[in-house]
Amino acid sequence: MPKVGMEPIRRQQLIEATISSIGRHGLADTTVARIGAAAGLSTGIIHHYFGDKDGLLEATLRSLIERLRQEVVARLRRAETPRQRLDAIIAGNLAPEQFDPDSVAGWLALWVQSAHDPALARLRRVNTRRLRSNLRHPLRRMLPAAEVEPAALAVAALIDGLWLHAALSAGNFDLQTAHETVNAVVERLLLNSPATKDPRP
Amino acid sequence: MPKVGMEPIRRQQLIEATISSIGRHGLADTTVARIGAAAGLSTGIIHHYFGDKDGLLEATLRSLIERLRQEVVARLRRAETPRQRLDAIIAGNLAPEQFDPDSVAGWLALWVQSAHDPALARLRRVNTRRLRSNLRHPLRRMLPAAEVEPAALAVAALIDGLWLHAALSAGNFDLQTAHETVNAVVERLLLNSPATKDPRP
Amino acid sequence: MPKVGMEPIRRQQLIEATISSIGRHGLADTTVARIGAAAGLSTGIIHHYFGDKDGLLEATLRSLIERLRQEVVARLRRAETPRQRLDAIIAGNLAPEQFDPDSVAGWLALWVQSAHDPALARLRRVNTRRLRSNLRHPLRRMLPAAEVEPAALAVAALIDGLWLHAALSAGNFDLQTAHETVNAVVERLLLNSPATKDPRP
Amino acid sequence: MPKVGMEPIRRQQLIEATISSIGRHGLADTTVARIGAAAGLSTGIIHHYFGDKDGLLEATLRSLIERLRQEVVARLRRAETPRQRLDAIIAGNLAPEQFDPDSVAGWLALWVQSAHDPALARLRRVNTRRLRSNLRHPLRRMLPAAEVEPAALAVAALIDGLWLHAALSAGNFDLQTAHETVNAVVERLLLNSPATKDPRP
DNA sequence: CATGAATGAGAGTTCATTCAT
DNA sequence: GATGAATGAACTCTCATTCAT
Repeated sequence: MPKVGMEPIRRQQLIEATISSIGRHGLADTTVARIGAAAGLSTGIIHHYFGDKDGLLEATLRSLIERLRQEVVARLRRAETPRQRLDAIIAGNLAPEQFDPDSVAGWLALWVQSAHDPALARLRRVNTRRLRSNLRHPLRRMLPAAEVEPAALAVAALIDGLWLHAALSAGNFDLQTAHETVNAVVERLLLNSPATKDPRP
Repeated sequence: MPKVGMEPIRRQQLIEATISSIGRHGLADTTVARIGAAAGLSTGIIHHYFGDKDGLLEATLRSLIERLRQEVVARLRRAETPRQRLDAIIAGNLAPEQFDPDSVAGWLALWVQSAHDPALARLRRVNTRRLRSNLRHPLRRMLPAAEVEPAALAVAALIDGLWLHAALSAGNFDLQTAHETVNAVVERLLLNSPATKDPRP
Repeated sequence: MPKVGMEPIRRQQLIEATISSIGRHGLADTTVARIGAAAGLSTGIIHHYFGDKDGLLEATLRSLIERLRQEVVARLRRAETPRQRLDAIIAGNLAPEQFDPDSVAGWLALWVQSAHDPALARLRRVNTRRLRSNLRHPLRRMLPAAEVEPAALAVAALIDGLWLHAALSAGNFDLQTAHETVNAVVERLLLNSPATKDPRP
Repeated sequence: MPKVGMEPIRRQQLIEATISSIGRHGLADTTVARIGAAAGLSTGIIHHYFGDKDGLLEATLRSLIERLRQEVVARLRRAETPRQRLDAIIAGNLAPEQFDPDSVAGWLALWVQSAHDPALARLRRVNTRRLRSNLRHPLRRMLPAAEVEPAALAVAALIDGLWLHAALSAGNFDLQTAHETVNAVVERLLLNSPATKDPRP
């Protein structure tokens, strides 16, 4: 019965089961037994593939981050002007896939947990830096140097904030409004600046 | 050691200890033993006053919500125009006391936990409704009817978002920038509207 | 507010509350808090009057035994012949007061507990000996010497057995049948013996 | 140490350890730690196999009842006449194996506990009904209809009563006398009835 | 005389982890 | 590769007991 090359399949199964369990029961009630059951596997296999529970949680957050990165990268590839690149980053972060309830619950729970877990904190820091860096790049070509950093912070905070809201409003969250709210801030930031060259009418 | 009339004092001590423990170790590692030790009391007394651990967590969230309410109410009392009332709500929610690291950690952890705990969910719902209702009141006098609800949502989301950001940036969070970010959105919303009567020059 | 001479009243209140609690919740769930509440008194007072919980349980068993003794003594006073004395003992042990549900539960729980508690065991032993001795006395005048001891044992066992049955049949227990069952054995024992002189027709 | 197919073995071990602990320390002082130690197993395994302590106690009573049933069934198989069937039931209930001190202590403790525990009460009720029904069957062929029910009750009560006595006399209990006491009642019941057809001379 | 605040040992239970199979 | 039996540490909660008032 043992098969070769099961590793990537099993790892993915277990990560999905973890996200699902966090979404359904919360991180506090996400036990290895529960994850195993959700994946249709035994508890022992988790330690075989991830060493311990923390390893699985870390891999889960890494997976969530990677999915987000893919969303942004795909959009950035199709962007040409700075304004389009800025939009690509915002749209990637607010992509519908990022707001699937289980994923949001997973993100949030692990995000909060990262405040007290070095391994998760490292992942979060890398992700935060990448978002900030991604935002600064187009903003540098649209705003005076002194305004770049605060603008990047504002947009990043807004995106994080909308996640929090989505996570806690249990589904009845309007992505359209979210998008417009971010755009309102962006427009305001760019309009105030003489360097702004909005590629959109 | 037993004394009379200790109940309010002990309850407060234990709530403070809970907030402190969540701030220091996270909710997952906040045990009744840890809370008791932080309060300089035994574990048994927690059950004496709060029934069980969940009762204490609920009382803790209730206490955090009450503090926030006080901040807002105090500022609302000094506000006269709708614009000032709107500012009072925003300023109350972004008051420095609300951004003390332990309190933010407590808020966030219990907020997230509320997704899977009915008692906490009830408290969160009441608080969310109050914030939204508080915001709608002055906005109704400054915006066309159709724009009131989206505006209230946007400002509420922004406030929640800035908390999340503060919670995870471990202290180096610029409250000034937060305030300005919210104001940028508010100004934008009001400027766009013909009904706006900003009492400030 | 302190009054003198409260001791016998308080002791009696607490013993009644103990019997009531054992009847309602069982010995395992009879806590000092529960007893105190049932008596309308605080937990501390129990230790004031009985030293500790075991002291109260011991006093409770002593009280139950004393009530039984009174029932028997009262009937023995009115008995004249050996056969009447034998009947008095049986009737006293099977008196309706002895089959009040709470009392039966108390008896049984403490009886069982006595197997592992020296203080209760002592009380039980004294009571068992008294019953056996009471029975032997009239039997000695009605049976040959060699048959006295086995007869006393049989009747004693039967009485104990009927208690057990009453304790577990939750009220729908026929005292009349119990009485007749014991009499059937007694009659048999006496009929078989040439020494029998039944004073009743 | 983990092995496959251990479930029935472990369950039996833990049930034996429970009976032994009740016999040695009483139900009140029978903790899962004590049971685990007596079985040479950890406390965790109890919850693995029985869910919780109550589950183990229920399984223990079920096991005691089953053993009794086996004793009776084995004897009934060898019985031919109604009188022999009646004897088989009595003898099965008074079999020496049923009077091993630990078993008697277990029976009694769980019997008493059943007054306040629905799961145990259910088991006790089933057992009581079976004994009563078993007794009625042969009695119907030996007594007039109206006497069957009282006779069944009397014999059942007597059997229960002798258990109680055995449980509390700490080993020095005369099984022979017990048997004769029951027989005395049975003989009396049958002799008094004109319908009696005792197949024995 | 009486209270009930406070303690802390010990109970049942959960759970990540290990490991023989 | 995969299982699940088994462990034991850590958790929440209960409770008899003490003691200042």
